[in-house]
Amino acid sequence: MANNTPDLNDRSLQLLKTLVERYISDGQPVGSRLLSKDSTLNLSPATIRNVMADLEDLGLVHSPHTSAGRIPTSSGYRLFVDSLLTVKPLDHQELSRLHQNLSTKDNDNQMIGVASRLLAEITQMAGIVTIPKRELTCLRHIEFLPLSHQRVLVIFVTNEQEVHNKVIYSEKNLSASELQQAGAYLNSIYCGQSLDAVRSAVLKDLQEDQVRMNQAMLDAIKMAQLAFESNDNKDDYVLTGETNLMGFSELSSRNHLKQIFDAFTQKQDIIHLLDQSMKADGVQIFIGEESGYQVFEQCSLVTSSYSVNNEVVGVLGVIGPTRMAYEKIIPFVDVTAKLLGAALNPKTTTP
Amino acid sequence: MANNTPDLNDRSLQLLKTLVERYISDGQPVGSRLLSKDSTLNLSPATIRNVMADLEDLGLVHSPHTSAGRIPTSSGYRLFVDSLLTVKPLDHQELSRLHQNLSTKDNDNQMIGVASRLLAEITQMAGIVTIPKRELTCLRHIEFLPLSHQRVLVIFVTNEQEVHNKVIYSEKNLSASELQQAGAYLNSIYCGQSLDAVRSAVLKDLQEDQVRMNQAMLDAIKMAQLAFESNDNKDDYVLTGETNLMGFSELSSRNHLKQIFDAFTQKQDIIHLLDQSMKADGVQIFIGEESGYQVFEQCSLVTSSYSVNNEVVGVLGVIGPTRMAYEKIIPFVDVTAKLLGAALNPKTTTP
DNA sequence: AATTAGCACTCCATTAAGTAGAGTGCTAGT
DNA sequence: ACTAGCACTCTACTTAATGGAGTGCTAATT
Repeated sequence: MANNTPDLNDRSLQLLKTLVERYISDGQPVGSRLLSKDSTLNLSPATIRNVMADLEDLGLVHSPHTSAGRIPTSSGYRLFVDSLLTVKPLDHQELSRLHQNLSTKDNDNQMIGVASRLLAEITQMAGIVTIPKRELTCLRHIEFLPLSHQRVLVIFVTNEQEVHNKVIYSEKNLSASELQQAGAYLNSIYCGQSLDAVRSAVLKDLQEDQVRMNQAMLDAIKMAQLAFESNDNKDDYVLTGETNLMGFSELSSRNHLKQIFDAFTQKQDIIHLLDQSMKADGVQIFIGEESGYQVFEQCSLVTSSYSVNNEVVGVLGVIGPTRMAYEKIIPFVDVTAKLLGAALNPKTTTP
Repeated sequence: MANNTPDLNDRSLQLLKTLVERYISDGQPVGSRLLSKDSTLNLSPATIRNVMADLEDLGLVHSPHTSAGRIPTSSGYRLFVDSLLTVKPLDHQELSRLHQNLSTKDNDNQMIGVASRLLAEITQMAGIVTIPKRELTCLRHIEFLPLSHQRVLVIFVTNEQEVHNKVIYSEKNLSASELQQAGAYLNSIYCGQSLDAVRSAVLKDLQEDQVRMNQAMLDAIKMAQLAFESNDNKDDYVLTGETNLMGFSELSSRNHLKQIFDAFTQKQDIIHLLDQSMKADGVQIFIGEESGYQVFEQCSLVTSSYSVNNEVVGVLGVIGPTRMAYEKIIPFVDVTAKLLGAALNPKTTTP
């Protein structure tokens, strides 16, 4: 639609803005008298009531009952964050805390945890950070160990110090020393490449170069294929501060809270939601029912993808009630994403 | 004290038993009239009131207010589970479900998860299983990889397929091939032994046999010491079904629930509690404040240690409100512990 | 001496009614 | 176009009334 804000003049927008700000800070429906005093425009409550009626017709605010003030609807919040919001610069203390905690180039996995905790603690809501995508990681070492019955334990190390392991079923019954040789061979040819590079190289080698290889090499490469084939996208995230959500009266009904927590343990819905932010660059916001999940009708999700080497590798954000301090949360999530991206060890450089 | 049940004749005990049973099933304070009808002894409500007054003096029951019935105190529950309880045999369906899910000799870690989920689902409370103690595990393979600045990544495999990793700081700057040799050497002498055996062997070797070893061997053993030294008892557990606890009205107050969930993420208190059960054999029960933690004042914890090869390696159990169906939960936890112990792969056998 | 019936009493839970406050919508006046 | 004023609505809170459940005590019964 070309113009979805038909009769919205500056004044109405200004009023909507103060209304939302007021509601966010107080949590109480905002009445016309209060709004009249709060706004810089000198208007009488009566006039404001007229404006409110218009805003209500447009579905931007709504009244819980006849004699209560107005509260923003999801569309109201949406308009607010899209066009009215004046973002607050980050608190100095918080900023330095972020810098301090997200600068030490430590273990990547620890870093993810730290980021999640920071998000949760500073916002006093739930913090979430996805594990960085593995495709962009660099293979450092691979090794096979025999288990019983042709099962083989694959261990491989990526980046600085991330260890992955997986059980595969090999075609042949290979001895420990044969497996060791296979590992050594694979290390010699694939080490230092990114995982997806390895994957495609393996495929290519299998298709084209079989003639040039001896049997042992072939076995090794077949095993490599097995090891890396399943797009083992064990999508996962680190969630902290869930319990902070118990403090919000808007997510009150016991049952509702249970549903939210169940969604956290199910993971799939959350993952799906986060995946959407993966595509976009910068901060993205889901307000209330916008998420598409009934469980999160009363929640908002502020996310940002984070990148390493200009390549989006994951998403991070906070989950809280729709009534949250967007003007602070948005820049905060933004900065955290950037700092985390910078703090994570670059992946595709060969040592 | 020699006799802590002074005026407790059979009749009082019988009444206490029916009272507790009734309260467990109904969740309502039990009055004298109801108790009179419920018990097999044919007594009038008035008589029962007298008995109740006695039980109250002994601190076994208590009345929430003047005109309510009685509910058991923690001591009441304690006496009940210790001497009055008639355990129910396990439901057939549940039993077969347990057998089915805990028989496949799969990955140990998966098994732990399955056990935890079973505990939670069948009891409709929270299920908890500690990760088996590592001391009793058998070293299968060890390997070192160089990182930057004398940091070394240690990877070691225990049992069938459990991979552990850890970063240590070596004294010397060793090359990749030196590290590889060290790994090979350690594998040759320690492989197949249990971890604590390795630990003590390392210590002994360092103290006594230095003369007989060359420098490379010494380096290797020093690294082994670093790798295994910290009694890296990363005590941990798998907790599932926490959200089930949200259903219980007795754990109502929002704040209270938050504290419980926080305790779950803190982990340390829980670990400490579980550790106590580690010492005892068989089922152990903490009722209400007996746990010693204020958070769990309204909760009971039914646990049992589980053993592999007659050696206690972990603890499992359920957490729920004090008002739980002990007569079913106790045998259920017991059986689950035994089945899990049996299902876990025996550790100390060398392949 | 143990048990029981009876009765006064206490406390809770629920309903009903009343009141004050906040805020609206509408209309008429500026 | 804005505002003052007024009737109206709805909530939140208080108070009172009622019924029910259960107790503790006392006196009667076995």
